[in-house]
Amino acid sequence: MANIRDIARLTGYSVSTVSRVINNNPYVSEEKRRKILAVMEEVNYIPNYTARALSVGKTKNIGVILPFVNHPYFDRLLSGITTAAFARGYKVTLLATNYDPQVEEAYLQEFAAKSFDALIITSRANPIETLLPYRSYGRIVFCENISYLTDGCTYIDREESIKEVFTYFKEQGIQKIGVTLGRSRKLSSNSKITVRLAHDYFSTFSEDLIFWDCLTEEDGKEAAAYFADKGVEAIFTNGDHVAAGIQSQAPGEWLVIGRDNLYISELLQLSTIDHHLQACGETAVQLAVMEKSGNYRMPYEFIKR
Amino acid sequence: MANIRDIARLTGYSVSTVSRVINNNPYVSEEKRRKILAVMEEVNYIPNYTARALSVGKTKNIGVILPFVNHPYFDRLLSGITTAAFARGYKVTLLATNYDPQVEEAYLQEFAAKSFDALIITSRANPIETLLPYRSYGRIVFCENISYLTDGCTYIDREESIKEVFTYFKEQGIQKIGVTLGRSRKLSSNSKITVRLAHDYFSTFSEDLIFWDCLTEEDGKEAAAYFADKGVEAIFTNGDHVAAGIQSQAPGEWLVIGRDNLYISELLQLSTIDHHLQACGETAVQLAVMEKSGNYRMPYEFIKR
DNA sequence: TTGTACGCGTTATCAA
DNA sequence: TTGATAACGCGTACAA
Repeated sequence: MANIRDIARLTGYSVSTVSRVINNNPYVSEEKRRKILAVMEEVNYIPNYTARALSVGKTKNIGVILPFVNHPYFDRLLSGITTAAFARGYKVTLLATNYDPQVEEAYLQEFAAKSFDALIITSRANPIETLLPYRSYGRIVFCENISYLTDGCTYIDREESIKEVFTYFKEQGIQKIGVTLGRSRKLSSNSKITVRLAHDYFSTFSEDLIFWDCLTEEDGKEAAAYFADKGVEAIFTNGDHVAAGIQSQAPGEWLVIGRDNLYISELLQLSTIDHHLQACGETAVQLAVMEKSGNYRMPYEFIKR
Repeated sequence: MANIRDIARLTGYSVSTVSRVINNNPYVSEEKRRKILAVMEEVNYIPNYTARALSVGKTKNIGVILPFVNHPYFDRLLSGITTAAFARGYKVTLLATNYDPQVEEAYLQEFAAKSFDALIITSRANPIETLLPYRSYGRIVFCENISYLTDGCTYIDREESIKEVFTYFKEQGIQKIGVTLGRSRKLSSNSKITVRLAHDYFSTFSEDLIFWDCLTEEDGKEAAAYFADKGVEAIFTNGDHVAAGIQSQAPGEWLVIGRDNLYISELLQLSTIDHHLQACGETAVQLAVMEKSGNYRMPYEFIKR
C-alpha cells in the first residue's frame, strides 16, 4: 500500500505538493499535477481515510444510538437519518444498545474518543444526567423533548397527539381504556407521557391497564389476551404492528388505535397517528451537523378510520 | 482534550508506560499503574479512537452497502448483521447507495482507504467485475451467490424456493402467472433467477407478465391494477408487503404468494417463503470477520396457507 | 507556486 | 519493568 510519501518520492516532488493534488488545491502547476496523478494512478494509490480523519479531527461519521433495528419506529427514524446524512456527505454508524446501560455508556465513551462527529440518541438506556456531560465532547442530538435543554432536541409531538386521541375517545363515549407500552416509564418519555395523560383523562385508569414490554406483533397478541377480562372499551397502542396483533385476535372487540401510519393500519382500517418520524430523523441530522439549532417539535396527523 | 503525552508529563512517567496502562499490559508496577489511572481519571482522559485505529490499522467497523433502509428485506438482513457484529465488538456503518453506481464506487474507495475492516454487499449497483478488484483491499462479503467465487458469499436459497413455489403452482393447476420484481435483471440476481425459472416452468410466461420497480405496498397496489387484464391466475411477488398491497386491491382474485414471512402475510393468510434473512445477515458477519470461510446457502421454508 | 517540518494521538520495537 | 523513539499516513502553517 503506497502512501503519500511514496508518491512524493516516485514523482520527485514534495509531500505537500502531492497533498495539494489530492485535495484539489489550485496552487499546483498543471504539469506537476498531471505527473503526480499519473503516478498515483499507476501505483493505485488511495489516501488513507483514518489518517485524514486523525489529521483533520473529523470523521464525517454520525453515530446513532438505538436499541435495535427491524422495528417500525426505529426503521422510520433511521430512514430519515440516513437520507439526510447521505445528502450531506456523512455516513451513519449504528450503535445498538438493546437497552443495556453499560453498552450505551461504552458508545458514549467512543464518542468522547472522537469516533464520530456527532451522536444522535433515538432512545436511551441511561438517565439523562448520565448523558448530558458527554455533550462537552461534541454535538449530541436527542430525539426526545428534554425540558431544560434549549438546543439539540427534535421530537415527535406525543403530548398533543395523545391528547387528541384521548379527546376522541371521550367523544365516542369511552370511559375505560387500556394502553400498551414498550418499557418502564423510568426512561421512556413515551411511557411517561402516555401514563400521565391516561390518568388525566380517565379516572378509571390504573396501572393494571398497562401492558408493558410490548414490542412486536406477537406481543400484541398477548396484549389482546391480557385485556380480555379487563373491561376496557378501547386500547391505545404504541405501534400499528402491535395494534394489528391485537386486532387479529379479537376483531372489533375494542376500539384499537395505533401509531406510525404503517400500511397494515390502512389494511385493517385502524385509526393511527402519523408522527412524521422520517422528518424527525432528517431534522436530527440537521441538528447534528449544526445546520440547525434549537428544539424542533414535529407536526403530527391523527388519521381517523 | 488531554492526550497520552499530557498524561505522561503529568505523572512523570513515559508515554509507553501510560500506553501500557491503557492497554492493560502486565509489565507495569502496581504503584505506577494506580497513579497513572488516577491522573487519567482526574483530567478525564480518553484515548483517541481514530489515532488507535491509525496505529493498529483496524477500525472495528464493518461497512454495509445497501440501497436504503426501511424496507423489509434489508431491515431483516441488517438486523442479523447488527446483532452478530455487536456480539463480536464490531460496529456497523450504513452505506446507502440508492442503487447509484457512482455512490457505490465511492464507498468502495473508502473501503480501499481503510475506513472499514470489512465490507458486506447486500445488493449492488455495479457489475460484479467492478467490485471484485476491491477484494485486494480487504474482506468483502457478498449476500449473493457468485458462481465463480468459492469464499465470502452467503445467500438465501432463491433457486430452490422458487422452484418449490412454481411446482406448487403447477400442482394447483395454474398455467399462467405474473411476477413482481424490484429492478432490472441486469444486476439483481433475484430478478435473474425469477425470470429464468418462470420461463422454465411456464410456457405462457412472457416479459409483459413482469411488474418491475415494485418496492412498496403502494407499488403492490399498482401491480394489482397492472395485472387486472393480463389473465394470470397467480402472482409471485418479491415481498409480503407487496403481496399485501396486491391482495388489498383484489382479494381472492389471484393466488398471491409473498416472501419474507412478515406478520402481514399471516394476517392475510397469504402463503410466503421465509428465506431466513436474519441468519443470512449473521453469517455475513461471520464471514466478514473471518470466523467462517466458504460459501453459505441459507435454508428456507415455504409456508403454505 | 513549492517545499520543509511539525502536528494529529497512538502503538510497537528495541535497548536498557 | 521501563523509556526513547520510530512508525502509522496525512494536513498545514510557515518560509521561501
